[in-house]
Amino acid sequence: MQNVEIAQLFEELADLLEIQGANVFRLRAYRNAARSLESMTASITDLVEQGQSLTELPGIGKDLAEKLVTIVQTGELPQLNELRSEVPAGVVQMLRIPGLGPKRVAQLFKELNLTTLEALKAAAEGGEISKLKGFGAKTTQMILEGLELIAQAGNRYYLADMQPSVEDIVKTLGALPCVEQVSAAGSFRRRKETVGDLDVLATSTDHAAVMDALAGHALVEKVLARGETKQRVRLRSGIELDLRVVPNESYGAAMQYFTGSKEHNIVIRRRAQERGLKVNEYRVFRDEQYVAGRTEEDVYAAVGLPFIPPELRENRGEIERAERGELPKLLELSDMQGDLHMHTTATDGTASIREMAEAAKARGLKYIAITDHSKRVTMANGLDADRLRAHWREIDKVRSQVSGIEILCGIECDILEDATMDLPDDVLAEADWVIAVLHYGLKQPREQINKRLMTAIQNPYVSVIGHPSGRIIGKRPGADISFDDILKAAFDHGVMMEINAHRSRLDLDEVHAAAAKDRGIPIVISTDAHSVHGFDEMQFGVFQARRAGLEAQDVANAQSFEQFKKRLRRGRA
DNA sequence: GCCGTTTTCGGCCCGACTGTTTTCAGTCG
Repeated sequence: MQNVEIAQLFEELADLLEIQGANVFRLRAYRNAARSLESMTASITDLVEQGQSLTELPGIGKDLAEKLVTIVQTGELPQLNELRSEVPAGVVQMLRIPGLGPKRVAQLFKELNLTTLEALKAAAEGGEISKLKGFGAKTTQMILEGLELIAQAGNRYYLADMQPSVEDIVKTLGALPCVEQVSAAGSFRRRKETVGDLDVLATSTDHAAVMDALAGHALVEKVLARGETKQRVRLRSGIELDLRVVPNESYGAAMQYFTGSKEHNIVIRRRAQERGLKVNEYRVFRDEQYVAGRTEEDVYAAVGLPFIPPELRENRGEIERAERGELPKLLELSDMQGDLHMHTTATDGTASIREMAEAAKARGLKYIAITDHSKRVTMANGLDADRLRAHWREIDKVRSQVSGIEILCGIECDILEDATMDLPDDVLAEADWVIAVLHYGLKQPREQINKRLMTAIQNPYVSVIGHPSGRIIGKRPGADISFDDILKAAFDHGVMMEINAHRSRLDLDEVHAAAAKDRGIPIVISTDAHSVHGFDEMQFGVFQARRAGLEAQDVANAQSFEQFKKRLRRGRA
């Protein structure tokens, strides 16, 4: 079983216990443990099978260690099964409705015996819910709108899809004369792969004017709540946005507070307590005396830390590293010099080799690799050996036509379900750059997935593993991979690992990219562009790399072409 | 349920907003 699957069991357990009214700190323990499992690369299944002690892991004590062993050995957890029989799945789903929490969900379940979303809708429409103590007409309306929201969309959006809206709103508010500073905060500022809602922070002395401006913005569909300092709206895209307006001397404290993550902030505030300080969204203070708050740097300094980049604020060791003065100097978009994964009209791209080369050059890239699909990808008109060799001859021609950019003859070669490569070695040997990828059979058992990846890594002509897990965020889980084994082999054989920058892939994720860096494996960040506009995705790959704590020196295509060539396996390029 | 050189028991971050409450519980971030 994969770590994320086990983490989901703990999350479900926490949800069920929460509806039953369990101690909130017990719930937090389960959720912390789930986070802990998601942020480690070693497989829990492997650790259990090797008989290793699990209580060393953060957030895992004696009880949870035993539960993990049970899950690995039997594939299930008796406590969870029992809870599932007590609380129907439909009741847990009700938690996804904004405004409905565990207490009210439990009340709906116990007093009206509602066990499905359909029954909830019927009860709301029939007026039964508004008769419950603590419920009323507004709450009923909120439930109906929430059900609608769940029906039409998932609850999370790609960061990249939300970027234009956020930038537009920040720009509009920033243009108001009464606004001093304005910025996006929250998970958007931390550059998470997906965002559940958006946060914007502004400083002004005229709160009402700022809120009015947001309410009147063309992207805003509805104002959901409005108070003295906070306004919540829903955008036409369906996502909700929180606006906070604070005084200018609170800007840093508020930015720190609303950027999160929650887990990071809990530790920061605990550090404050230890120093006799308190931190809230307005300031750092001691006995009601203002200590800091104008800038984030001041807030961190007050708790004895340097500024921590938002991308790292997940309480995954960044606070300890900051304390030791070991924070990385994170990669910047401007560091990127090459792009090593892209398609042309030869397969499923929309631009020619020359158009891609010109577009890349116009963006300041110094080298690219043209990497169309291999034949297994019939849907994309994948290339067999003959067509590929002809394609490379075309690339040669473009090399002589376009100056100022190096163009590598590459291939995105499928690793077939039977653990062989889609093209023979003598063809791969002629390439400058070979990306090996899994496209099909992602649901195969772990042993077979490992065998396939090992085949590719041990092939002397493979340069890099592309989008290693094969996941599509929010739509398809990745293959079940023993990353510890794969990364070790990749290092031993000098094979690089890709962060695919496409907004729906971002694969490697930040946890495994960090693990690859720790092992000394060069990372490649590539756009997988299928058009000249596809190069715009590079920024999202860089965000992912920053969240992994990567520096320019960790990224092969953040080097000059000469430096990059030195990192290739001997005899290539 | 986890955690600990000040603690193995008693802590576990902090505040805004809404609705339905006659003073606050629930939810959210």
